[in-house]
Amino acid sequence: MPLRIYNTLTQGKQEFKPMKEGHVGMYVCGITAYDLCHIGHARSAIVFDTVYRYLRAKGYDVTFVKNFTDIDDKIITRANKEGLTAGQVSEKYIEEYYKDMGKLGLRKPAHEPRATMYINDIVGLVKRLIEKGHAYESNGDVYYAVRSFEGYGKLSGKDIGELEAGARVEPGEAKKDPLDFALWKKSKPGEPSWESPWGKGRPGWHIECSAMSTHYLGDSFDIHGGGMDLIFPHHENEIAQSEGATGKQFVTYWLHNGFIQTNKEKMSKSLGNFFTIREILERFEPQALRLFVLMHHYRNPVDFSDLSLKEAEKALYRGYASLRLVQSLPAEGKPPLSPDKLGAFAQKLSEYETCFYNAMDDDFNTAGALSGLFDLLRLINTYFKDATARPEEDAVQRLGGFVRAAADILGVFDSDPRSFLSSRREKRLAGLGLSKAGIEERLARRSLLRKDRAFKEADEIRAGLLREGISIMDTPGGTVWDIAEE
RNA sequence: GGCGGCAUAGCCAAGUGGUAAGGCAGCGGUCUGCAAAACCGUUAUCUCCGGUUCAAAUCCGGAUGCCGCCUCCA
Repeated sequence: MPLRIYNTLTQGKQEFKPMKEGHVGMYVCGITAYDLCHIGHARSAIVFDTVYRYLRAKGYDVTFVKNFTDIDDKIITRANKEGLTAGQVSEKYIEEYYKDMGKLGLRKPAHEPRATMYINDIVGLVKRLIEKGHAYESNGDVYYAVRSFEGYGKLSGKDIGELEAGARVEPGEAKKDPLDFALWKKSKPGEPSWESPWGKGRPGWHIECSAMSTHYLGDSFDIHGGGMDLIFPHHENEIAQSEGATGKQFVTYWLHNGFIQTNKEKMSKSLGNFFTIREILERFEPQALRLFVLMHHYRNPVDFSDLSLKEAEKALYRGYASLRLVQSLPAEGKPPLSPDKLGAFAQKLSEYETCFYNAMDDDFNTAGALSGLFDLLRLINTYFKDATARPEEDAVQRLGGFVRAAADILGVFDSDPRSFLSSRREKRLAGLGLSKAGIEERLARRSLLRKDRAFKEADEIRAGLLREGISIMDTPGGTVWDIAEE
């Protein structure tokens, strides 16, 4: 089945056809480095990481570029507040970005360019736009003449006439038209600046992405992504800049992820209703956050809450418990599955595998894909809970292959099940202030009581452990315990 | 005001023409000394009104509610 992608530009799903057979050029707008990342940034990062992973899984050679904006008003403001230089601020928050995002299992893009390292490209592009009559210099600033670009508004569905009413002019700006936007800003005293034909200044926000994407991917490339809010004006302006300069179509497919909300409101700095990735990862597994994101379609808004993250975490643990069953094959003391049953298992496996890939091919429908994966996890429990099979068995091999492939695409369920579960258990145990030896001592006592059929006392021990956050299970192979889910 | 999106079970959430995936929770059952876990079963006329169609959650028109963008924002 061919991959179909929803394209903001055409407002519909289209079959994906890269410009160059087998190769994909993909650019995603990264962060402006002036503060810690919140989970909205995490969603965007996870979504496009998954897109990247899936394209690679489809066999494409993907050149993935994701930028950092390291010069901008907000950075300068922050620098003044903290008594640092703009460079120090962006450097600091890029480091923090890596600390937080590094835990989310993001595949490293081929290039992660920073705006200030591409000033030459930017100046060159601005010069070209002036030459082509799309931009003009005005008192040390350079503006893009929006009305000179015929297709302006085609991405965001906006009409120039209607935009005019809302356009603003900052004090001190010398635009010929209120719609025009800055390509190059003359620097004020004390601000970071670079030499240019128009005097000392710094790039406007939109121009950097045009310059850096073209630097690595050429005048035209396949995929450009970012958050919904970047559609206008950021991406609209990028199109005007790049297509104005080259006369060629800039990007074929525009992808935009929906927002994280809390209480049905957009999560944002200005509303103060945001959670940083850091805060969330103190309380939840990184893979639970990933799963939470992937359980929703990337274009829909998602309401964030502790409850929904807890649900994702439970599903994650349950899944790993199933995978641990497979990992333990062949399991001693369990009867082998008959060839018939293995055959039935393999058939179901194929069904779920198809479901998974069909969903992914349909505009990266990870929520649909996960339903196939969860079906499979249940199937594993059904067949392997009380039976075993040799790992070299064909069905088991295929199972392993599919689980690895799916985990590689989604970035969840890709840890070693046994060590994932035990390390999580130890972490939580420490949090509860309990020791393994203490628990096992109490369980040993309980076992003796049970042997004597002193169930009342045995049950008291069990109830006591549960109050402290430990649940236990009596199995034929003995009593096992685990952290009780809330 | 302009543009766009969303409304599916107790909660979360896929599904864009052929009578509703999955997750979490609940209930009944199997298992268990009792539990737990796991499995099986069960829980929805898809916001409302009209239209097109043999057939609509799915297409069209309208209503209501919610949200986003139009200003920095993933």
